[in-house]
Amino acid sequence: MSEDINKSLLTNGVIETLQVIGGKWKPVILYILLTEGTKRFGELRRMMPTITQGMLTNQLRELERDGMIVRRVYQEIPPKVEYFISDYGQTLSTVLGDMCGWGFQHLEYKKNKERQDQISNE
Amino acid sequence: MSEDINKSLLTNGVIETLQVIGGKWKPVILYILLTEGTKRFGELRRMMPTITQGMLTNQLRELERDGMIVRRVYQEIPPKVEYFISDYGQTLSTVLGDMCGWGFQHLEYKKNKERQDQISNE
DNA sequence: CTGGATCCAAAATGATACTG
DNA sequence: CAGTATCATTTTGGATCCAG
Repeated sequence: MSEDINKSLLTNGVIETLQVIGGKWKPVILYILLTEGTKRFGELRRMMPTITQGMLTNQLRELERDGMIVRRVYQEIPPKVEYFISDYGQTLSTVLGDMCGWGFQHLEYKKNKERQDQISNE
Repeated sequence: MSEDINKSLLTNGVIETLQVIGGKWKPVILYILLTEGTKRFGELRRMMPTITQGMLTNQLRELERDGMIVRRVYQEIPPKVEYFISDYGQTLSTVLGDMCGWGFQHLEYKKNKERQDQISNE
């Protein structure tokens, strides 16, 4: 056992998940599409004021390539493109929900620790 | 609603989690310590053949700073240092378990898709 | 044995200008 | 409107050498 931990299925599972939802913007995009449904490119951009167009395009393409979201193009002038979570992408909701929960608890934990550190410095 | 999605608690939760368990090696380290218990520095290094000493030290320090693992130093010559999951770090096991599960399913999904793609090319 | 310090390479992200 | 293309910057990871 444990002679080559990198080949462990469990470990690979976490890393695989990280490759799909990791990155600075993917969780945000997934969260928006999961909670608010279909969005157009411009809507997403306005909801993430600090992302650049290039990055948004990039992250959306990767999520689409991995099968998490669907890109629907309307052949119109001016162009119109919509994005929404695929059926398969819905399976992420549990994982993302758990990560949300843990992260939120952790933020509380950190706040409390800071407070205690301040008190012990007085 | 949704005027500044970055401030959303849910979104922040995922990102916070990613900051603690993200990175190329942290999931592996956490997995080892969660499943096999206490390990010495050298043991961890041998179990991750491709990690460098510097990176291992680095990742362990960050996990310690975030309160996920405990570093126990024995004042001996030669030095001996042990690492193990903290009580607080145990709370990660659910999240990591879910990520493992999803990632593993996803690997299967990808394998099946590849097979189908090959068939349709014949 | 553990791991600090330094330098270097690669990858992720960001800014800006341009296009059908 | 929804991108593409290019270049700059930042972050992350890796290699190597040194030390208690």
